[in-house]
Amino acid sequence: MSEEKSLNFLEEIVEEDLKSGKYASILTRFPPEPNGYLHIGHAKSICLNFGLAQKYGGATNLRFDDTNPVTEDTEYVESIKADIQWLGFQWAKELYASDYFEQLYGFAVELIKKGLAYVDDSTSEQIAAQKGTPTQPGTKSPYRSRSVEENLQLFADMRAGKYKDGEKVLRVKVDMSSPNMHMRDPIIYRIKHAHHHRTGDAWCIYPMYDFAHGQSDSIEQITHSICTLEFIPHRPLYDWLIQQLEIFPSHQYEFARLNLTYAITSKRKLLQLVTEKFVDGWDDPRMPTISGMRRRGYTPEGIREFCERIGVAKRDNLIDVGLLEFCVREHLNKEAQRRMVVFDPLKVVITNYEGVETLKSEDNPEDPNTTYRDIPFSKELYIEREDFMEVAPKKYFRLAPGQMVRLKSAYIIKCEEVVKDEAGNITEVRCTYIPESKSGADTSGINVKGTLHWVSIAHAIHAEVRLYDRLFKVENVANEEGDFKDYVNPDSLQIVQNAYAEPALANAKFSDRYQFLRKGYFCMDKDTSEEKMVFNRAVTLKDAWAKEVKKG
RNA sequence: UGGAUUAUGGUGUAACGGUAGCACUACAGAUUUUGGUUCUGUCUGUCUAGGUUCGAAUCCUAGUAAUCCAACCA
Repeated sequence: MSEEKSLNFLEEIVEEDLKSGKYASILTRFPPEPNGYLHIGHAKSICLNFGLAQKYGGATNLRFDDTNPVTEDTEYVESIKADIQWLGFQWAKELYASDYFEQLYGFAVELIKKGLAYVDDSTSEQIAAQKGTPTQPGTKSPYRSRSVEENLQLFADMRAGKYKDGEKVLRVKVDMSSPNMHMRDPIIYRIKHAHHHRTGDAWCIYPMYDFAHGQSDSIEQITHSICTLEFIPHRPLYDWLIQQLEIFPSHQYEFARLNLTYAITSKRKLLQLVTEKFVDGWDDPRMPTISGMRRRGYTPEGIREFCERIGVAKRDNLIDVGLLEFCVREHLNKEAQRRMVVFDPLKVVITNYEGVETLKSEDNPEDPNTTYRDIPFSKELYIEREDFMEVAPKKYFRLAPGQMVRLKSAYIIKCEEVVKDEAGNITEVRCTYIPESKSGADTSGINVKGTLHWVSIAHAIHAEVRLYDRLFKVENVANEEGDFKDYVNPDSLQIVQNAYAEPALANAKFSDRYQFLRKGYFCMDKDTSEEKMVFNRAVTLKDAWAKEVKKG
């Protein structure tokens, strides 16, 4: 009866594992390294890991992969937790790979005892040389045949701090001639005399990713350890270590990471944009970070819908940022309060109108139970400068000499006269209004094609409005030659210092979403102060006229 | 150049040997007091060449292309 939604390959695996009784319930994990802020690519992973567990009645752990003290920081831990919760997910346990340092050390000792790990005194250059190349097998380290006793002692000495950084490493004994480079005796422990954000100075040796991640999965009894494609070559090592240690067999599955047009999803590169001041910080509204998107006015619902729609598969992809914008609009259209704000004012004088009256306008026409707000109407108004043309093309149905338009929720007006200064600039448009055309009580029988937003000059309040465009000039940044920073869009931020808003906007709240009629979706920025309101444009409205103009 | 992974409209993603579907985009139209929303319709696709089969996007073989792998990063 119901249209069965097709499953992605991970859902198929989970359903099969549940059906076969391999697992009674599933446990996934989201494993960020706290060395940067989360971005839209992480959002995909979060939705996948938490979503899968949610769908199949399992749970998800948040585990910080904090095995490299020199790049990690609690600032990042806090931002990551905030971002996940803002997206609408809650982890079962908050865990840290560093919680397992003692246990991991024990695993390493066990491998040594089994003759499967050895302390290597080679330099990093020597080890790199021993690795060989993808087409040539590696060679064995001269330290590979040390006795178990000697290895045990040396490893204990490493932990005790008897050696300097880089002097020794612990390597696992796998296969130097494997076609898989990761199996050529990978390093599993290195010496770093560095302060760790959680363990402080308790350790001077730290496990490598390959020896921390899979073992942490196993300790937590993660059933489905989901990561991105570049970890495929690590899977044999992941399985090998679990097998040798005879611990809980977690399994790793890989999906294709998200790539977005006109954006980058590399923590390293995003960090560069921040430190080199191309943007204003990790939460700059132009950034594809979760905190940036939040500040810009994207909603969790919109982002989650996006992650749902892009799907999950194993082939490389480049997703049109337009889809993200579509999802954000779709949600905001239902949520946003409508307000009128003029960015680039043109004065309109209604010559046959006197006094002031209060009109009502719906807060949200999409809401069947919409509330209404008051809007003052008077003789002198501002409309958008681009909503008037002295010489109008055929399909232009905004204001022009002799032409009529409706002022939203108010009256139909007719342009009678254009006033210019000595330089020929239009300074004012003089109109008459049709008294019988009042919104909601229109008996004029006149039909106009255009409806404009407007504000009463005497009642207008002031606000700063920030308009954002894509951060990069090119669609596929990764495919371009040279430095990615050469492709940063210099016009990605446009500030309207003094926009004129209807008075109702004075009551704006940080939590509220707004649609500035015909302008886009906006939210209040944290830079708002007593003196100045600041709004960010999350996304524009679709603009059929702009498209028409572009076509010529 | 060894290994691994992937290949379906412009972009994503389904079809699990039996009618190539859905979404976004684009285009055309209807409705509209937002050139928004909503609604209707249209265009465009199985990497190539062989093979198996009554029947292949799907299975096999050989190509081709893209991505990843030689950090004491994750």
